[in-house]
Amino acid sequence: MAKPRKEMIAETRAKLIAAARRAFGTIGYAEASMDDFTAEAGLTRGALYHHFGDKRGLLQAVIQEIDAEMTERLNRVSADAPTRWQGFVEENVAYVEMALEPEIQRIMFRDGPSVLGDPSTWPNANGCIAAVARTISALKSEGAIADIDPEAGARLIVAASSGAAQWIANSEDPKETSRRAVDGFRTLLEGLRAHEDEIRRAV
Amino acid sequence: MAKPRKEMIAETRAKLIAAARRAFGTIGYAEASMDDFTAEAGLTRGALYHHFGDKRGLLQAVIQEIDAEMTERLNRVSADAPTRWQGFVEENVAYVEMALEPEIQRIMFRDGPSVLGDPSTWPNANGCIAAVARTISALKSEGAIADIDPEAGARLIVAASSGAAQWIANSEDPKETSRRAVDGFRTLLEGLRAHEDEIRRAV
DNA sequence: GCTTCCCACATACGTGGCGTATGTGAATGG
DNA sequence: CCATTCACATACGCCACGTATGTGGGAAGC
Repeated sequence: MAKPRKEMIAETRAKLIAAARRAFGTIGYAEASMDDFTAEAGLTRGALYHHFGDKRGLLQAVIQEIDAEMTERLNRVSADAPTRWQGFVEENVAYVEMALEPEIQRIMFRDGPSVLGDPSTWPNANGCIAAVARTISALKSEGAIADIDPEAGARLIVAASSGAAQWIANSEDPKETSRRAVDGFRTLLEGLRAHEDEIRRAV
Repeated sequence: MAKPRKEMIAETRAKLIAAARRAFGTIGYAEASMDDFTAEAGLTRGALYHHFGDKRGLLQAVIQEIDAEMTERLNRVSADAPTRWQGFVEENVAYVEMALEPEIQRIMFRDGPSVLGDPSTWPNANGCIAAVARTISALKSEGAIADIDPEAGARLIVAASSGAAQWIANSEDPKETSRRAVDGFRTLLEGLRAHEDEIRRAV
């Protein structure tokens, strides 16, 4: 006891989110029974409806949590890199690696868009795009990258990353597919890199 | 009468697919009641289970049909272009345009992956990837494009295209977003284009 | 051309999961 | 110490899926 009310509430919210996250990430949103995973958390559907309104609301909360984690990871990767360009590349590689995780793949890339609509419309869950866009913006101001709209570039590259990740994750030979995908990805990014003749080639 | 048996069967199959396609494309797979759209086709769920096994089987059939149409459109676009490079670019623009259609967006990019898993695992439904990969392959043999694995390149670019399309479709100002996305997309593709100093830059 | 079989589809039923309406006990505030 | 609030549980109805079973109308055999 001595547990204050607020703390108890936060605890049950966290328990529900954790249980849902596990269920959504493994068997998927549609197959996850609310009765089952609330019971697993030692609660009932009553708590769920009280805190999140409905099943979709819970998914939103789960997605927000995961997005925050992903954004944090991306920011650290690019911040730790020796140069901005390397940070950019490694940030994207990190994104691919995250997208390889089954839980992220399932929740963020498959069930999420299906249930909540396109990710670009999610509130408080576009941290990853923003992170990459910031990096591109910084690279542009250094003149290290082609002239591209930062958000557009971020969205294109992030989409390509996740596409690559899903290709890898679902291939028969992930090792080999990964090699092909990453090589291709590097080539794609390298094409964006500014070099002296850039001005001459531009039309 | 005089209608042969085979013909009747094909007809009901087509009616079911058409009705399902409309329902899936508008209200979405999860919300579409089998009772409702089979009735709309003048049939019952019995017919559906007989022909497609279950709801997922029907979605597969719908997806196969749509993919075939998309592939056909892509092939025509790239074939009609004056040069291969232009064909490549226009093929991708066409892909973006298709991805802007709500039915395609919903079924192929959102509900499909959620229900059937990642598109790369769909049988007979990767025609679009193959089409783009063929174009890349042809460009490579002409030396018009950077050295990139055709399938990897196709997957990255197609993913970027669909990402762009969904960004556009869900933005507040699709006109302006489209401009930004397409500009960025052209820059990305242009980066893949081979030019004389390519060899010097390569490491 | 009649019978028999077969098969495309309809009908009937059970089950499970979601959402809502309502109940309850414990913590808060005066 | 009492009233209120609020977090959560319980109970109920409904809808949709899947399955098991029925049936009618062509197709095949003679």
